Amino acid sequence: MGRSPCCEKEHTNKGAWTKEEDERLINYIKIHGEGCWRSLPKAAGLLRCGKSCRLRWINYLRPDLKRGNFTEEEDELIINLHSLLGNKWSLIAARLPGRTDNEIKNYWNTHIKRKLYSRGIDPQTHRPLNATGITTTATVATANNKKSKEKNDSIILSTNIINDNNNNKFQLVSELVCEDSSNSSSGVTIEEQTYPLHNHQNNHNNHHHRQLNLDLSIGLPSQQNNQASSNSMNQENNKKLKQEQEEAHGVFYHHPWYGNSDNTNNNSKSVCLCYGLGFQSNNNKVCSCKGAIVGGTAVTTTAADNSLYRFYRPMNI
DNA sequence: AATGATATCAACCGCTGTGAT
DNA sequence: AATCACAGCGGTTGATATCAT
Repeated sequence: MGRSPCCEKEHTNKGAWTKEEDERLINYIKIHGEGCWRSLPKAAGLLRCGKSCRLRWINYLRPDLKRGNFTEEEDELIINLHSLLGNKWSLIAARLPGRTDNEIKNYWNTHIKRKLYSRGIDPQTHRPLNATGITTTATVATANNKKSKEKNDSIILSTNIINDNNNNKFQLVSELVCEDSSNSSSGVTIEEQTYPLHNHQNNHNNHHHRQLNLDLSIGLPSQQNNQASSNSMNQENNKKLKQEQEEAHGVFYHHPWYGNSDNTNNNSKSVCLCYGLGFQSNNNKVCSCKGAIVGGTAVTTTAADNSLYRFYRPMNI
């Protein structure tokens, strides 16, 4: 039953890699390519487990790695991507050519956190630190969401709160305004506006606006070589980023490309709240945004424009 | 120069989703 | 269908480097 073990742990080396081990790994991958990490150590004559080989290659030996300090542009891009994706380092790294998730994670913890604090911004929430006076914490026990059951989450008091049909509360975290250029060749610009906690209409001092120009800074790894000369990011990439945002945060926004068959009001756009709450496993039904129906869990809101995306975070007050 | 404090980052650990058996 | 290893990920650790006294 099952597979045989990948390696005998008592016969593997640990700790820092020697120059000879590095050379063996590089030579092997040059000839045979990446992958099949399970069998690689033995085939390459290394007394390491496959996991260790993979990590060494990806984080240190890969020839396409960019060495040296992060640039100011990379800093800002990481900050912007983190505000959208959270601690999804692999997703962030995929948009920084030559940088690894481990490297970005380390850099975040050692440099960027401090940088944001010095700017008066909370690195986790990307909100002004002086707003923490009205935040509090409590245990979140959201239905069928294993992780949420066990961890503490922030509750942020805000005027931008919606309820679903089960009286679960959601706070508006941010809005994405997508200037979709499907009718032109000028590219797509995403403007993110994060609201302050109090009065987001009047308090400009507490605002932090960010213009994230995806044309210049974000692209799929396969497109990295073309980024410098590219003036536009296609819609597929934009959709992919939004999908990743949803998966990363478990946050919810309406899908202009999905629609909602339950909606009787044609002017309304659905906001799917099922995914992050785990309702789909609770009901044994698939969420409407995946193509089927969920009873009584979707919350709708109106949006004047298909290109407006509202991000909500689950609350439990 | 010596020592302790702090910063850095490569490597490990443990978890999860997926797929092989 | 059940079991278990693999691949990949994020969090953490600890060795080393750098800085301050």
